[in-house]
Amino acid sequence: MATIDGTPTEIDPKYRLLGMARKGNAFEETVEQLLRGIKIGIFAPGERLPAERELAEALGVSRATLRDALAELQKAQYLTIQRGRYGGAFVTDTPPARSEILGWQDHELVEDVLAFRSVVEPAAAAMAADSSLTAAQRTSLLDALNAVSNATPGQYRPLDARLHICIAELTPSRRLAAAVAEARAATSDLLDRIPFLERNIEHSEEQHRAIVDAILGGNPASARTLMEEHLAGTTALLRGFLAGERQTHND
Amino acid sequence: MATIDGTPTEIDPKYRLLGMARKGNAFEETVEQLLRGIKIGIFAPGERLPAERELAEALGVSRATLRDALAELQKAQYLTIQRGRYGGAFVTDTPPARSEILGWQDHELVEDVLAFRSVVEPAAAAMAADSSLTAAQRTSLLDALNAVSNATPGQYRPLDARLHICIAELTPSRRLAAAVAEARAATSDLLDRIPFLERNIEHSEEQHRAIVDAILGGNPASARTLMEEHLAGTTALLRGFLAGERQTHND
DNA sequence: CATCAATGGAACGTTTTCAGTCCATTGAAC
DNA sequence: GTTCAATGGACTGAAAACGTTCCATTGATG
Repeated sequence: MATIDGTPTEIDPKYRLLGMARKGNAFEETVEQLLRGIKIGIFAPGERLPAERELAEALGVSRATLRDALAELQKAQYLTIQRGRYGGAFVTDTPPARSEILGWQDHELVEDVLAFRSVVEPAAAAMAADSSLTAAQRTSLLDALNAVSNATPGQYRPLDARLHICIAELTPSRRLAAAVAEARAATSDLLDRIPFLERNIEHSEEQHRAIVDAILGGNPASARTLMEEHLAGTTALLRGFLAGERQTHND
Repeated sequence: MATIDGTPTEIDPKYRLLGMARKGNAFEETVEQLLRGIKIGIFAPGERLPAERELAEALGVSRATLRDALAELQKAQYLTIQRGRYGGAFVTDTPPARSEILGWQDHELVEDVLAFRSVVEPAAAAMAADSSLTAAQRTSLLDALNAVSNATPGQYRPLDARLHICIAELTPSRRLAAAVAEARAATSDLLDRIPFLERNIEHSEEQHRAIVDAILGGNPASARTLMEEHLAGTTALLRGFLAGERQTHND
């Protein structure tokens, strides 16, 4: 961007890690956050979002701006909004899928996400297994497991993400949980861009159950290993698609 | 916050992972980012910041807002600003230290940061050692090592952070690098809040050199182990101070 | 059927932020 | 010592975002 007449105003890669203080206007950022919340399963399919006044405060944004964002998501059919008491914004049961196709030039991005996942997710599983859990934590974990078990194909991805994030939240580190959420969101974005059908849901189901057992049983080592194996499936899927694309491409 | 008359407007912890779309106004966020950049060593002691026009664009903020932030940091003696060509904003050689003391009630925060560090930093070191590095990457790594070796005590922390982040940037995952930067910033914040003098700099120096050797030598396993041992020092320091505090406290 | 509390909907004046423009200062290069 | 290009400094009008207030709608409750 901002390339004027052959005079590239490129940002020094040295300052990339500084991160933007503002990634866009308040409206765009709010849409982004909400969308992320939906994809990650923080707002599960069919669930009601918090009231506008609360949500606006939670997002650090004015209600007017939030309302614009909500309207946008309604227009895009991610939400349906109902008025009156007991009304609110509800997550669509089967949200629209993006059709943007993953190209070979995204190789870097894919490797980024896969590497990041492979670091934070197994570590989170192991750390969760190493923690002493409260009864509430155990039930929330099992609830998340059941939810993803009973999910329809259209609802699977966010509920899957929710389970993984739930595991990370059993950890004494909020930052680690946030990192897993980030990894999940990024993975979901990649998966959205692959034309393949979701397969192996039954297999994932077994793996999920094994991971949860290891965590509840307090077995960090096997929780880590099981999580690594669980991730391997998606890793192969993404790498495989990318490799296939690369062959097709002529430069 | 926002507790009115016994009616707590607490945010449901369930929505914490959503993260705020806006953490404050543009001015505040800009000050925060710049401060972070200084503490992390992205802007090393004595170094010149990018020109206002560039920096503003990099931060996604208007030049006016950026200038307000810079003026604030100058007032707080983090920066000195000079006009004219070859002028600019320079990082103070010995920035002011915060005096806020770390108390026993921050136990959660400390465990959060320590756990997060212990996950991302050794993983980054191992992954860096596993990568095939370009000549430029090798020299930048050695440069960072030399810089921290020659640092005065006042400049040590940011240059230390810079080395660790440099290691993480050898990794194929930008997200992992960002995570290490986050961990480093959080650690630095904690360290700012304990009254102990920095000790063991010589010992750290040896460890740094060993880690860099392992990375350049392509030995992931020992890079990971060495990094874990390196982190252990600070971990003990922070935990130890916290334990000492707890005994002193009467509730 | 009437009430009512919780919610979304809409309008308004204020503050913040932005983009653009021009000025002021400095030190290197010649 | 003159020139000049890169930089910080300052101003202005427009746009965005905010905080607040009041209105409209709904369905559970009695």
